[in-house]
Amino acid sequence: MLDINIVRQNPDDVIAMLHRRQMGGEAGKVKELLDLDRSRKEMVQRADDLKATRNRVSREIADIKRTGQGSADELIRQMKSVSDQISELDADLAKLETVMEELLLGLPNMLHHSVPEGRTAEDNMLYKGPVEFTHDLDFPVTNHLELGKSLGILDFERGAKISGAGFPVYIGKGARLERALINFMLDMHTEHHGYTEVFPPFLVNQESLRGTGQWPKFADQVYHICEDGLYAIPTAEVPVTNLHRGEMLDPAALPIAYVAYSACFRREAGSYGKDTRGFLRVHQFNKVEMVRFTRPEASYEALEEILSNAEAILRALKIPYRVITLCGGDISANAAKCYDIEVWSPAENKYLEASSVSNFEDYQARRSNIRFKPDGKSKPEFVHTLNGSGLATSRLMVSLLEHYQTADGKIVIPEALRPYTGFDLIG
RNA sequence: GGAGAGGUCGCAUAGUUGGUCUAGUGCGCUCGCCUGGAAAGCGGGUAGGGUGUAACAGCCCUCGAGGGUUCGAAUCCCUCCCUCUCCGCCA
Repeated sequence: MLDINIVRQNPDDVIAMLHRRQMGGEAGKVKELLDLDRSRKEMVQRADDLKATRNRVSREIADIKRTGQGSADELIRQMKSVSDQISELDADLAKLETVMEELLLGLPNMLHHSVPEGRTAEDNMLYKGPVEFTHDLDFPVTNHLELGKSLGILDFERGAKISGAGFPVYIGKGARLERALINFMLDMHTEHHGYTEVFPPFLVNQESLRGTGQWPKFADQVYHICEDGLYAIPTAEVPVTNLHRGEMLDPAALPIAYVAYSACFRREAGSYGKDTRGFLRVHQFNKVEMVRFTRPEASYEALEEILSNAEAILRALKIPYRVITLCGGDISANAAKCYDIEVWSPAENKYLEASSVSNFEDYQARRSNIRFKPDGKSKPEFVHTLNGSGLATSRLMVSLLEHYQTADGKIVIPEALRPYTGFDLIG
């Protein structure tokens, strides 16, 4: 959520941001918000004055009742009318504030000045790489689906039987490989990158979704357990960022860095027919997610660190990748700046997004009310929140299987992973 | 799932026949006095949001959350959330 003060003081900046995001059509919301804001102030003023009167006179009535001197009937009669006016004003005010809140929640985050201009994914800028590693693939490559099937380590058909399309099953060495990847990544981030491990709930309430910005905008992409009012998390970002929702953080504790494994659930409504093969788009996948809470002035340095933490995994596994900076038209509404890490798929002959590393600045912190007091006594400030996948195993698995395949259809396990798999070859 | 108890300003507590509660007290923290220095003692301060102001002040809201009754609610009523105890079921 944007600070209403930014809208008040720099409405033109907000409108410029909407244009950079290819959302110029939303510009009218800014003026609407300003108008509502003015009436709100005026109404608050009137309501507060009436409340002050009521409080003062109520004390007079109390005095009269206590001392038994005189009658309070006339005052009570007057206050009855005042109270009615207050109720009416408060009700109007509540309605108006709901509208303002919805408008404000609907506005995307301000963009960092370094975010490239552009309309679509075509306009994203290469930031790092491509980083290549030598693999001998001087034979016709097989795609991950066929490899998984022929080796008996992935079963999409049975997954479809027991749950539906897009729920892969890992079997035997495939299951072990998946677990090895997760453990390897968690160990790397906790032992070498300074993160504290968190194992979060996979079901959250609506307030948590709202806090990180998945609600209400992406409501249709989240699995909902109606009976209990719970939602399956689309990413560990949701429970982990919400760990500190509504808290005043100890400034000495900043920056806070968490890493969490979670299964991730996404309905992917409306995206059928696009990159749906095998692991390219699934409803449930595994991801290790890094989340940081920082002081505002430290967040862009932290963004680069998270990026390099994620890169370290790919470097250790020797998987080719590149990093791109998302342009204004492609970046998500919550983020002020975002890098995508893409891994190379030899069979698809293209890069696949395996990680998204974002700085939300105070956008999520304001929604979820996560603050700290800079020097212990001044006004509280919102922290900056960031996160980055490190990484999602589904796309990583695609790239790993395809890169490490042999001419006779086996998979060589990357050296760094062998302590975790306990074997060095599948097939 | 059933029965009961409870959620108060960092912590602990007072406050439940509605009105000196604009929430008292203790601890903690902090500032000052005192001291050669410290302890003790004494005195002051000790949340967040809104509005307002040049900045203060002032005013409004918040006693788990949200409604309701009332001129007036920490206090009465309703709904929900959470914690604890007991019972049942259970990985």
